[in-house]
This record gives sequence, C-alpha cells and structure tokens, in this order.
Amino acid sequence: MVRPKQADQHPDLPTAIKETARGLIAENGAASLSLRAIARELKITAPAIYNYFPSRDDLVTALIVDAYNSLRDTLLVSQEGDEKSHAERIFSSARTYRNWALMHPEEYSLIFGTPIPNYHAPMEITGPAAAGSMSVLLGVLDAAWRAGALKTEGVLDSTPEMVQAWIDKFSYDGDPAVIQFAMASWAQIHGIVSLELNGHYTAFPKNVSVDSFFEIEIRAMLTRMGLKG
Amino acid sequence: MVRPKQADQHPDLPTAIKETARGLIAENGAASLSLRAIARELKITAPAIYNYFPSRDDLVTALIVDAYNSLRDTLLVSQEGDEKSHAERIFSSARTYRNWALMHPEEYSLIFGTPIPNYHAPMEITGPAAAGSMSVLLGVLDAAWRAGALKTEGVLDSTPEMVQAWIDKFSYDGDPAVIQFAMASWAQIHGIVSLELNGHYTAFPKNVSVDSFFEIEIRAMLTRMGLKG
DNA sequence: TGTACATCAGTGAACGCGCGTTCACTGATGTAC
DNA sequence: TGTACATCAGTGAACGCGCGTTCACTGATGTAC
Repeated sequence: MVRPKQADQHPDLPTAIKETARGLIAENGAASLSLRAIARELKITAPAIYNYFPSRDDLVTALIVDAYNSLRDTLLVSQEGDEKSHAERIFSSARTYRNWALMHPEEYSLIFGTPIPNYHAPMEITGPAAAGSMSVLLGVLDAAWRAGALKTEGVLDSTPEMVQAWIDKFSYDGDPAVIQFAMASWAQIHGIVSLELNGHYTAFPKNVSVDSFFEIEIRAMLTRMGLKG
Repeated sequence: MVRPKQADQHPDLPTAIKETARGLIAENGAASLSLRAIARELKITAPAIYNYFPSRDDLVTALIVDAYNSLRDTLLVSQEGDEKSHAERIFSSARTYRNWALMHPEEYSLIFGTPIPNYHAPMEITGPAAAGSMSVLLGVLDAAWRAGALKTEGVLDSTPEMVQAWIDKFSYDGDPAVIQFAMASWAQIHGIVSLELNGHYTAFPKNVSVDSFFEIEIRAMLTRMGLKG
C-alpha cells in the first residue's frame, strides 16, 4: 500500500494553511495561533509550512493583508448599483462593514483587535492594505460631498490636528469636515462592532440582536451629515 | 551576612504582583502575561505567587476587577461638583473615560480588548464589576433625562431588542431612548479610544493628537441629545 | 531575659507541555534521453 | 517504452526555550512559657 503524497490531500497547501489558521484564530484567538497547531489540523508536520511562509510572522502578515483585502472587496461590491442614492450607499457601506466583521470575527480581530504579542506588523506591507480598505469608506463620503449631498457648514471651527494629518498624508483636497465625518463614522461603527464581538453588549441571556440598535445609530449618523436615511 | 527576607523588599506582595503584572501587560500585551515573568521582575520565584493567587487565571480576574473599579472610581470623582450643568457632567464623563483609557491602556485592553487566550472570565465576578462602571455612565444620562434636559422624542420608533434587554436586566424605568443614547455614546467613545490605542488613527508621523477630534465628537453627541455643549 | 516551638512566606528542583525553527533525509514525481 | 537522474514537497528528530503548577524544604519571625 502506497501512502498518498500529502500534496494530494491539500492541492493548494498555502491556502489551506491560511484557512486553517483563520479557523484556529476563530476558536482560540489570534494571540495563541501556532504553526504546530495548524500542522496538526492539516495532518502535516510543522516544518512543511516553511515551504510557503518563511516564518510565523510572515504567515500572520499574509493573514492581515488578506483580511484588509477581503474587507475592501466586500465594501466595493456593496457599492455597486448606479441607482443608489448617496444616503443608500453610505448606509449599505456601514451595514456591509458590520456584516463582514460579524461573518469574519477572526479577521476583524486580527486587523482591529489587540495586537498579537511579539508580532510586529511590517508597516510597508500592512499600511497600504489598511489604506486600501479605509479609502473605500472615505470614497463614499467624498462622493456624496462632491455631489453636494453633505451638510458640512458649522461642523468644524478649525481643523483638528488628526484630521489635518490625514489630509496631508493622502493629499485630500476636499472639505476637512468630510474627513471628520469619515473618522467619526468609522469610530462609531467600529465601536459598536467591537463591543458586540467581544461580548460587552450581549452579556445578557445571549442571542440578543444588535441589528436595530445599529440601524438607528447609522440613521443618526446620516442625519448629522445632513442626509436623510 | 544575613539575606533579608523577601517580604521586606515587597511589604505588600499581592499589590506588587498586580502592579508588576500591569507593567508587563503594558509592555507586551495581556495575552503574553506570565507568572514567571512577574516573578523574575520582582526577584522572587514563581511559586511564591501561589501564596496570594491560586492560579494565573485568578490573578487575571483580580486585574480585571481592579480595572473596572479603577474606571468606576475615576468616573465618580469626575462627576463631583454640584455647580456643573448636565451637559458639563456628560462632557466630563466622556473626557474622563478617554483619559483613563489613555493613562491605563493595559487595563483598558484587559477589559475591552481581545480576550486572553485560554482565559475564561468568571462572569459572576467580572459581571458586577463591569456593571458597576457602566452604571456610572448611564447614571449621568439618566439624571439629565430626569431633569428634563434630554430630547428623546422621535429617537426611537420602537425599542431595539438590545435596548429592551438592558431595560429588563437592570429594571430600568426611564425612557428607552436614554439607554439608546447611553449605548451609542459608549460605542462612540470606545470606538475612538480603541482605534487610538491600537494605533489605527496615529499611524502617521506619530504623536498626532486626537484631542480636538474627540472634543468635536462629544459635542456632536450632546447636540444629538438636545443639549448644547 | 532566655529558650523551645509553631507558623508560614518564599525557595529550588522537578514535572510535562507546546512552541518556533534547523537540519539532513526520503521518496514520489516529472524530465531527458 | 524503458531507464537514469534531478527536483523538491514533506518528514522526523532534534535544539533550546518558557510556561503553569506541584512539592518537600528552609529559615526568619513571633509566641508561649
């Protein structure tokens, strides 16, 4: 009896490694991810992983980049459809962001959660990936503003330091208030999603839906921007 | 030469253990906290810790309870002063919450960050501690509402499931919109603080202040509640 | 004041474990002739 | 079609490490007489 080559069981091993890693992170958290656990799960030996990822940190970096790209792609798809109003587009981006996080909690915690101990993300790789997904969110607001759909008067007395930093970094030539809105909306959505994912909202009987609470908050967000949801 | 007893070097060893633990969490993250590292730092041996904490998990639980209590106490102090208006009280609670988080990032990540792998918080201990600090925040809003300072008309068509769960759990007899406001404000503040602490806002030249961005958001929050900041 | 003794905080060795990473290797596969 | 050989993905043993926890112990301190 000839034992089949392992490759036969995992035609695309690098992908299988990453998928298994995501599964393990979902179970035990990103901090306790280990190459040996991945290998055990895949029924290969740990050194085999080194054929595809030079070290554990490189695997983690690949997972982070994948996560940012997945979020970005999901957001882009949600914006398709020319018939949508600006309010609808913003609304659907917000919903999509939350839904993506709820469906991929392990990836959300990987990019927005507490950093993994002893892992230092190489900014020249994760930076652009992060900017890619964030720029989609900003893009929706910017488009709405350029179409004159956003009320920005009186939002800012002067430009906050952080908003200015963003403007400088990305050479943004629109209204600073759009950046303020973008960062505020992001914080609001992230705040809800983060509390939700870590069980701070639902320490109740369990299975309490956050959906309608979230919808109301997004509507309030749109109202603040001068849009009707 | 008689070697002094270790107890002489650490008159209050349980406290010293917790302080050292907080220091190590600040350095390397809560996920990598180890009894041996604490002992090393204190120049004692690891088993000595077992005289005060029956296991690593019990130490972590103590740290979490301490964190919640510290946050609660800090919030309570910030509310003192009868001369303050409701808007001022809410504003100062928000500021205090953020400042506490910035001054104690290790404790903030302990209670609101990604859970520590293989640690399961005993809800009967951490639950009341969490409720204690959260009820201070809710208390400020509730007081403002009872004084008629909050505009709650039209905020809720119907009561979201999660808001109702809170009302049931804490037998709240006020306006459900107050709970909606409380949870929304908490999410907004937590969102900003969380992004700030994890470096998602300040991946810039570094040292970019979030202060005025935050102030504007709190003011917007007050405006939404019908208060002028 | 002096002696015998109980207390108990902290020690040091040891346990079994899982980890990332290295290394020389094996053996199935594909290629060249 | 058949043989010799190069390739290279995956193996298995080994390394040095740090971890939580247990255990019998030591030795300074406080107490009783």
